[in-house]
Amino acid sequence: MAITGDQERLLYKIAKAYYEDGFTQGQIGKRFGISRIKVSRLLQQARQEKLVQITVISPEDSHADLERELESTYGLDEAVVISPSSAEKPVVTAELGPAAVGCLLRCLQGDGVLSVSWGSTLLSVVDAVPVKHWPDMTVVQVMGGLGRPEAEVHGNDIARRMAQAFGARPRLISAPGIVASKMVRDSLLADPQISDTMALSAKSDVAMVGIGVPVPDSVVMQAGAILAEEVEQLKARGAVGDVALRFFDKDGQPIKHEINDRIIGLDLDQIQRIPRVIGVAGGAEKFEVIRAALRGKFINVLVTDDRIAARLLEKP
Amino acid sequence: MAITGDQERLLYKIAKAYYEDGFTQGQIGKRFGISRIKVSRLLQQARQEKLVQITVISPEDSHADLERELESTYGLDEAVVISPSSAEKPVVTAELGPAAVGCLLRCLQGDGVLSVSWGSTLLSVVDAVPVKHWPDMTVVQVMGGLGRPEAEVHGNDIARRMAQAFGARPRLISAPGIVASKMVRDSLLADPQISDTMALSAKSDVAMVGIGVPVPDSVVMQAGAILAEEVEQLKARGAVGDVALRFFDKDGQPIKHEINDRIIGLDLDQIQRIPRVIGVAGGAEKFEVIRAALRGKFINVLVTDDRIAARLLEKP
DNA sequence: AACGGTATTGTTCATTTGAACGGGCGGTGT
DNA sequence: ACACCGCCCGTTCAAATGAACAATACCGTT
Repeated sequence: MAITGDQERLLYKIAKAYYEDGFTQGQIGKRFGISRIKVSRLLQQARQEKLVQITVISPEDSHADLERELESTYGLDEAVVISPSSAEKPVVTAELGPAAVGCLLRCLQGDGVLSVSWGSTLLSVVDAVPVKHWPDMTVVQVMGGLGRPEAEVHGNDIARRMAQAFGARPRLISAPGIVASKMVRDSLLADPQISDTMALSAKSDVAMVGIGVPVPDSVVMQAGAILAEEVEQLKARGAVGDVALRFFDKDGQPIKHEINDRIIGLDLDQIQRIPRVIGVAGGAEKFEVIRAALRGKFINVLVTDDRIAARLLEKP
Repeated sequence: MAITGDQERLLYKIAKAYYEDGFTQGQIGKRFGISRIKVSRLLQQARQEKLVQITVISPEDSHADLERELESTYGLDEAVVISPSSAEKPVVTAELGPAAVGCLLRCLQGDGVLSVSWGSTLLSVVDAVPVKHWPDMTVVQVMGGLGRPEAEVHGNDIARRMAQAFGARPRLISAPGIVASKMVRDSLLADPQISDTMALSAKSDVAMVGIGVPVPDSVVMQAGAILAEEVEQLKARGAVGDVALRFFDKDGQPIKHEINDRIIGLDLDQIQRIPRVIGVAGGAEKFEVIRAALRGKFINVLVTDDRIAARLLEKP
């Protein structure tokens, strides 16, 4: 049905009164002698007919639209895209940190439980955290420490330093992330200290995780936590990378491997149940893992660089 | 405080999600990990900072903006401006009719009480009323009939025809609008038939009135209802015209004159108390009266032509 | 380091708004 | 002419929104 000139004028005046003059629909109805609900419907119509146009100005130098596309394509709660000042891996990693912290600060307001995993990217996140004093907050490890027993630093270290920066309580897992056998793991899990911490982690409000690729020079390998042989087995089964040491293939399907039974840390199901999982990763070599992690829906927030973002949107 | 680039990006994404994707503030808050109220405030900010622009497209060939200016300048509920196809008085009058009917139809929905006054302009309104069948509606005269006793047609006639067109109940005042003396009026008012009708008129939902100028050739004068002498007296006291035979000066101040005591019809106070008084008038010679009627706030809806509208806005 | 002022945050509550439902009107076809 | 169908309207109710208030944290100053 075409709108008559008379109708249109009414629509215009009502829309102006509502959107520009700030009258309520009820007031407008009284003024023009029509019911409130009719004003509501006329406004609907005016929007539908594009007589009312609502424009949101996009900020210049930002990837807001790219982010929105990522969000809708992969069903993310939020995507954050940065433009690294260089494509060098350390630079990219270092610049992801502050962006990730921005996300973190927005949803952590002085309390709650934050789980952190491990990785070189997370190191840069820790470095970017501003000093706070949030004694009601808890930072908990999402998995055991990594590295050889005698140098079991990083896993604990990141959580510890994160807690320190926030002025929060640290809850550390005093056990390695990977142990020699299922039996060892089971006996460690019998320790309430450890199992309670893991239970806490499973119920945390926010998790911040890195996304790893099994390359020979990665810190995980260097640390000797995983043997080259095991990596080959995982790759043979389609693994493209991991979140918190849980490997998955390019479609985000978890890989079955006996190593899973030797890990002290949340599994992918548990991670998915955390309300907000922030994944931080960038750099060309991580493209496939990141895409896989998105497909598997292991994270709801992605912090990455613009090249990855562009590639993630290349083909449906 | 300047908005940082980070803030701005968040504002953008929230505004997009709200205005374009139609998410509620609560949903957005959950997605981005902030409280609902904060989303509300950020949206406020975004509107304030003009990151969100709401544009209402003005219809082409219409006087919508002129009307809006009239509405705000004179505190009207509504102004309707038409472009007569010619400046000839009969043409202007004839074309005001349909516009006035448009207003009328919008707020009368099958029931209620409509008061009508009298005048050549109202005649054209009556002619424009589409046939309806609204038996719950009442059309009542706002004042007695006009014209010499033996040709007491118009006043009654307009109300009667209006009622007929609407398929409504007519409530006519079987008395002249102006009588010879206060005494006569008082005795007529003692008749419940008459006083009840006037009481009904005073409580009507909508009134439609013309706005008159005391020119020698006006129908009022021709009808002999008012003597030329009386018109001169009224003019001498500053009268610029009337609504329902109640005269006022150029500032909308009622004129005191003994004729007021001989009128059978609502006074200006009573008219002002009617929730919606639609004044219909156009043509150059009526400019001053119309402005006066607006100043006196005797009407809340004005239907007029574009020339008058423009002149009404000339100077503050 | 203590203080006060300012800004920002969340809570509560009233208002505003839109969705679902049911009734009535007008138009249409037989 | 009558019945049927679809559209439009208002009512009711739940959801969404914004305002007022109080508490808290953060800032600069003394």
